[in-house]
Amino acid sequence: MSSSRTFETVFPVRDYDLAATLDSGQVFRWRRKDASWTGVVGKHWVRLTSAQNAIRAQTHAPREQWDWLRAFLQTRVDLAAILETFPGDPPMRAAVAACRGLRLLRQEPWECLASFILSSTKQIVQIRQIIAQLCDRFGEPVAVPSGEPSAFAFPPAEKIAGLSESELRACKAGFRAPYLLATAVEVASGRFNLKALRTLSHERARAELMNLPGVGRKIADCVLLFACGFDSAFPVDVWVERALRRLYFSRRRVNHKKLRHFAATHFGPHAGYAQQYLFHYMRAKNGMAFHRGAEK
DNA sequence: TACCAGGAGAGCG
DNA sequence: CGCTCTCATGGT
Repeated sequence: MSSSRTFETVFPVRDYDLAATLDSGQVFRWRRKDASWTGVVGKHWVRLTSAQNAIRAQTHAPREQWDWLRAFLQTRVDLAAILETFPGDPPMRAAVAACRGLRLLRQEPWECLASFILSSTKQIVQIRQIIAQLCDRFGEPVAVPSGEPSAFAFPPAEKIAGLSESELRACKAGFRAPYLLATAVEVASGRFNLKALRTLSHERARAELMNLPGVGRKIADCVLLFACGFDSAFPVDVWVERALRRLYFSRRRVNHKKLRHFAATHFGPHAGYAQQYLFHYMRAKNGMAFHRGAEK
């Protein structure tokens, strides 16, 4: 049962754009309510509010320690130091200037993997809808303060492994349903060890992930970057490919492979952060272009 | 209405 | 390899 009581803490932060970070296509379950964002981390309902050089966090159950949330938000990451490592070329500078404070979160690996299997050839709005249905139908309910809409944990691999393909298709997963199901079986059975990925090299971990059904290079790099802490991972999707071609290779023919090589060598040790800035920059610019009716 | 979306896998030469 | 096609579904 729920009461209106909440428990809160404050994380001191600098250069942290909470809204941009939670709405940048790396997580899909956060919703804005007034000036706050509500979501579920693990088994806990969370409300986050941006303040002056701080993030205020509220949960429903009393918490003695907040390491789990600090880890998710990555509040102790020195963003300024990371931005220093970016190349100083004009496109990169423009991308950073467009959204200083954009961060990378540290997600739970299974939720990240499952989410991005469901992401392929979908718009972010639709990815949110599919994942919301999946959690509403098959996730365990989590305690929420009274007056708040009910919330559900992300269904674990063991749960999804026991579902039928049609149950997943009912969530509008489409042709991704059999991929998610088969991958859930691999993870739930223990044949695939998600937790061990971070002990491997980037290349080895990526190769392992790409053995899973429905997981190619792009989704593998998303999991490595968003969940496993490989800052060098550089997911190349249609937006990032478009960004690289327009910003760095305008009017030059480059194939996909050459583009990936450029991505792997040009952006430094925190290339994944650079990628997220380019992705956000491109999406924002395209949005404005759409309203002007220009751009292709 | 037509096109496209944070792709992957299979088939082909 | 590298290219093309298909897959399911809804937003714009």
